[in-house]
Amino acid sequence: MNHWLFKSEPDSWSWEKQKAKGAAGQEWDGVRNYQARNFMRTMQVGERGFFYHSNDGKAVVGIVEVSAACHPDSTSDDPAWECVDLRALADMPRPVTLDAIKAEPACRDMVLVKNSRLSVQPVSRAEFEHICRMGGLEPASVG
DNA sequence: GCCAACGTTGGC
DNA sequence: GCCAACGTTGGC
Repeated sequence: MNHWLFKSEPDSWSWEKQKAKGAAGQEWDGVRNYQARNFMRTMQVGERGFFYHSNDGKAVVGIVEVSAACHPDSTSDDPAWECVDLRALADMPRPVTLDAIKAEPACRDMVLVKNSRLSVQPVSRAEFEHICRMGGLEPASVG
């Protein structure tokens, strides 16, 4: 079971919108980066990840679950672009800000910190659990 | 709004 | 296959 982080600008696709989709989930479309796509290709249904607000927000705001495996991105004519579907699973009781993550030695090596531009990225189990706790979630309840 | 970091494109 | 030019992302 791998863990992930999905970035979105709240102006274009917010956590509120994601939650509004409910159990039906939503295609994580629009990714036009090979590294990010390659990570999505390896994802399995049921894997969990963070929903991160970039730019305006800069915080992990919720937990999502992969609800459909990688498939062609319906918003692209180019078959090279694929994506998974995600559904909202839980709110972060307290959003975990980028500042807080950067200040945390256990999160020093996160891709979020080291390569701020990658929009879909892996998160280690230890990092996942750590950030859950920082946000007021028991990892076992969402991991 | 600026700009550093990074990815992609295209000429050679 | 190299690399300069360009476009985009996202933190600040």
